[in-house]
Amino acid sequence: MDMQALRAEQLARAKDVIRHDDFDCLPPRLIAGADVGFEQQGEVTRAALVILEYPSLKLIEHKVARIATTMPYIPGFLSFREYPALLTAWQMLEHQPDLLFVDGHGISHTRRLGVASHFGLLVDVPTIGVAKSRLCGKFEPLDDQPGARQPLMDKGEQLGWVWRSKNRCNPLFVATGHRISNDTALQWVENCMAGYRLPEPTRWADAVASGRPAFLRWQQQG
DNA sequence: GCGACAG
DNA sequence: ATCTTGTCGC
Repeated sequence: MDMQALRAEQLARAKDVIRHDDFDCLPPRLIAGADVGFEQQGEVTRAALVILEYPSLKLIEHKVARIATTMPYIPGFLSFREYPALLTAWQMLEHQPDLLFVDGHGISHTRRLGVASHFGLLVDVPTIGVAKSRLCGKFEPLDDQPGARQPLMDKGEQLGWVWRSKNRCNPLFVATGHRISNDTALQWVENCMAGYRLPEPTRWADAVASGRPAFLRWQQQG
């Protein structure tokens, strides 16, 4: 693969990312969560999309797509590996979400185009990037109490927020994906918490993508 | 040159 | 990401 071409594509697409609030429906009635996993030693890419109702945060739809993996994991180029499967799952959805949570960075990316921004642009829906570890940028140490936050800075600009969602847990990296500001993104992540480290849309997408106990229980009942 | 490096 | 059980601490 031509890394220089992919790098150029990232720089070009990053210019189209909208970093301010641009909602069609506020407050959002349906919120989606997206996550990607792998099977068969990485040969198969598995994308999960879930739809939650707001403010109940109840799961009302879930879809899983499996396609052949086309690219290896290379830091900084994650979106090219994951978006094909995500798009496939997206086309299976019966509901259209007003807001989307993607597991991974948004503009908090070396070239400002993490998977949340790339996928958000493709589906053109307000999108938030929620990552579990740092890719780039610097931040001051966080206080211990939940709710503590620090701006994630890189080259003089704020790329997002480092936010402690839960006591004794590592912080989350929340940032603009597309059509939402960093501040509003963090606000909606806060609105979607239910006592766990991850916000509900991300947590459910992860549970569905990985066949976790919580999802299996839900599937038996419903 | 060296270290860092989402999922 | 994935391979995988118990275990320590609140």
